[in-house]
Amino acid sequence: MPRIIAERADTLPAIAEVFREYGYEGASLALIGKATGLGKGSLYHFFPGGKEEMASAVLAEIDGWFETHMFGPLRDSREPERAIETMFDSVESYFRSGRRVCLVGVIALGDARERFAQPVSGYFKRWVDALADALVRSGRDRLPARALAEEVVAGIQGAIVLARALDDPGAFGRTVTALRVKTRPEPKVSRAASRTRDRSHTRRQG
Amino acid sequence: MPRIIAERADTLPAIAEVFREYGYEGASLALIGKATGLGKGSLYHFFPGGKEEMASAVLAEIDGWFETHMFGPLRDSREPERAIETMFDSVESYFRSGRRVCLVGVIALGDARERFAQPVSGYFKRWVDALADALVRSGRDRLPARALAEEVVAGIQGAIVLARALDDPGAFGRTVTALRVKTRPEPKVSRAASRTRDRSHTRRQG
DNA sequence: GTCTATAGATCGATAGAC
DNA sequence: GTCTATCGATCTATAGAC
Repeated sequence: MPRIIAERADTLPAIAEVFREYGYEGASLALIGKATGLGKGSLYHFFPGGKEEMASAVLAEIDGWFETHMFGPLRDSREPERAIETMFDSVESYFRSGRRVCLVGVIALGDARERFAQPVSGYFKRWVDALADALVRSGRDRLPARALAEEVVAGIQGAIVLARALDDPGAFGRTVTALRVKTRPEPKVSRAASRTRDRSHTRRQG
Repeated sequence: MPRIIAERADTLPAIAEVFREYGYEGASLALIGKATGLGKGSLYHFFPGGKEEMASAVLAEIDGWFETHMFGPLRDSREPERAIETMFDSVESYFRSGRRVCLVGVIALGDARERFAQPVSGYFKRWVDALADALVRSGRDRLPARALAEEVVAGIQGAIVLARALDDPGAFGRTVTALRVKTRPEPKVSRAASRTRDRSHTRRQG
């Protein structure tokens, strides 16, 4: 299986897949070499820091992808509700119905967590913040927006675990759909609804 | 640090912690030996099948603990709502606010997943089934009960990921509390509420 | 730049003394 | 039962030829 590797960045997708499949510890240079089609010499030429630098580069690329395709739109979009829907679309396609794991989550669970604490926490913090931001701009109060954002991000991570554990991609889709529905503007009325400002899309019930 | 190891079962808690902390691949026999206070000779005396048998034994013990303390009560309790509350209490103390990871979830995400596919899927399947059962007996319709059960189990797994990633145990507590509230009988008035009471619980086999 | 060869450490697992 | 010694394999990383 020949591969065209012209520069360092071209190796990252293949390396990322190895880390996803085997975890940080389990991803050996032999596996990475096979996936990229490069020998150790070439790998150390691109990544003098060895495996740790490879993982850092992969995490940075993943972070950049999410920043561009999800976090940014969530923060900046004039249509926050649409950005949220797009986020769920991206989540479903990116994680391939739970068949593809979240490398950041995998590292968070493993013993390499402390080594990559900053990129890992930054990724999840910005995800939660950006989603909470969009929820606030779509009319929710600050506190429940943050709570819901945490719940959604956690739920997505858990959906991956569950889908892989059950070997049932449907479990991913069902859970994510439930989360998606929950972020939509609710017609439901709560005790705090009486003091809400002007939420034109909320209507009373009962 | 001396340890009293009289029989095989006494080693399991220490071994489980090593697997939790380092994952299946990362848990070396040297680490397991240090944690148990036993040499490799003793470990192979207790576990002739080596590391794989150690992991199987640990998974079986974890499964047994959850079966006894959570799944069983969820299925059998005369007070399903109370069993659900107890489940959340057990979850919060067992996972220590997300500081302790779920070994079954960790294995589900890693490359050892296929090797332990049966115990891993069985654990999560029985958790979802038992919780759905309790939700049905507490008055919910079958389909939404299953959906909610999946969402709760996934949410707990995700809460562990998020809490560890953010290094914020509070994130675990907040998310789990939100899930707990969601499983309580809702005072909310829905269209189906009037006809749920007389619903037949009998179902066909298979 | 990319390769092979290899160092030095550690891996899982085994053998045998006691 | 528990230990030490040790095997062969594999690990990350480096060195040097080309």
